[in-house]
Amino acid sequence: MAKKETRKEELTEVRRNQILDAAGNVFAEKGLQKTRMDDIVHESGLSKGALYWYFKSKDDIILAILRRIFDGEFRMLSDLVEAQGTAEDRLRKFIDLVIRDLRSLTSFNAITYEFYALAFRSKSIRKIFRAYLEEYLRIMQSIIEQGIRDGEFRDYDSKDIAVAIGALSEGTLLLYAYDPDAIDMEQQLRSGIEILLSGLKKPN
Amino acid sequence: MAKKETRKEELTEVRRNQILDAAGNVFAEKGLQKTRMDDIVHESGLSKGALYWYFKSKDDIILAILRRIFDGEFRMLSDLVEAQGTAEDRLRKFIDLVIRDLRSLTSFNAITYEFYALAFRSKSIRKIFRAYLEEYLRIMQSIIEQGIRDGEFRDYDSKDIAVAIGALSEGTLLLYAYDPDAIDMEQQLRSGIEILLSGLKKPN
DNA sequence: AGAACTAGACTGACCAGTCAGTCTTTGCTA
DNA sequence: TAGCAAAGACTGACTGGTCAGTCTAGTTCT
Repeated sequence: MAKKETRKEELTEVRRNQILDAAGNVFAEKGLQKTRMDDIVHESGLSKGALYWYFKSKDDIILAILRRIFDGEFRMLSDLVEAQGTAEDRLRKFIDLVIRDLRSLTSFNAITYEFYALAFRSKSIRKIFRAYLEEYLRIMQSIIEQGIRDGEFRDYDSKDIAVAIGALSEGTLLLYAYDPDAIDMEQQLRSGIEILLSGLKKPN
Repeated sequence: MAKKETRKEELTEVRRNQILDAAGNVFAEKGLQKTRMDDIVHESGLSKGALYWYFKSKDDIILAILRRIFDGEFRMLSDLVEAQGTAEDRLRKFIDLVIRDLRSLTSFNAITYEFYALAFRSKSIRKIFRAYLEEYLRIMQSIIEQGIRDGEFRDYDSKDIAVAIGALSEGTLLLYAYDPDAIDMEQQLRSGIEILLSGLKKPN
């Protein structure tokens, strides 16, 4: 009995992933807007009926994809929590994590801003973004505060710094997105954090 | 003869502006995607035929609106060129200009990311964005170089700094856009530039 | 048997853009 | 300068294509 349930749940899981993988590919290639349900049907190797058996709408699929992406982002944040060392080390570590993360998401670069645009129209998407921002700020502020407490950093407002670092990362990604030839994203992220750090650190 | 031509051209100008104003309002309210041509027709007080007399498509209208917005942005950059003072003063002035500019564009906040998303699908939109980025970098780098030359700033790479400042501004706007309650944009822009400046300036 | 699932043809709302025709202004001719 | 034709400006009902989502008739598994 339990076994049957498990097998059923497993299949459900497999099918949902199969659909989300397919949708991810097609979205990354054509954009959210231009992707037709039939494209996802085709790419997934299933039928339209099956798609609507597992997801109730296109928006539902988009939301599930976004949740998947943000699962990765939250995992990145928890890696940051676990990172050891001085506050300075941990901020550099954050940039390393961002770079690693962006590399794994390159295919989604082109639809990032479609997601942002959707956030303005969809409460549930906005909720995900805000939860992430909140968690990010919480963790980053605690790192900054560690640095201030240990006498490493000047006594700036920790939220200001946390927002600045987040803005720097997001902004670099944005500039890179619209002109990848003009912007070397990795190098730029690293030099950006160095400049911030040299303003942040206490002169000694 | 010349007069006749002038009157005709004036009418064209008036009508195109009438349509763009209407489109701007409706776009700001409903988003680019959700706005119907009939909405613009209604808001403008003209007919559908008239719209298509002056613009060849919805995309054409969107492009014209974007050009209008970027005209303002380029004007902001030329104000920056004319700003006097030390490099430090001029960087603060840049932030003031950004703030002023954003205030005048608040109604477009919600569609900014629709424009970004479009830039991935439209070559002409991408071209506008890139031209702006290029001009921004040119001007910002010249300010940074002034600061380095005058012994005000440390000898960082001027492009790195210019990109970092641009990223900081864009990124702050992005974070603000998705959670205006969590982010005080103006204060954040100002404190962001102060941190960068303190890393940028030569000690003592 | 019947629940879970699949197939894909079909429906209907939607909407950018068109078009055939009307009104208005201008330029020209007798 | 009245009268007229052509060009230019404008109208809105209509079209044609698109596409998310539905439905019915199955099939497979237990």
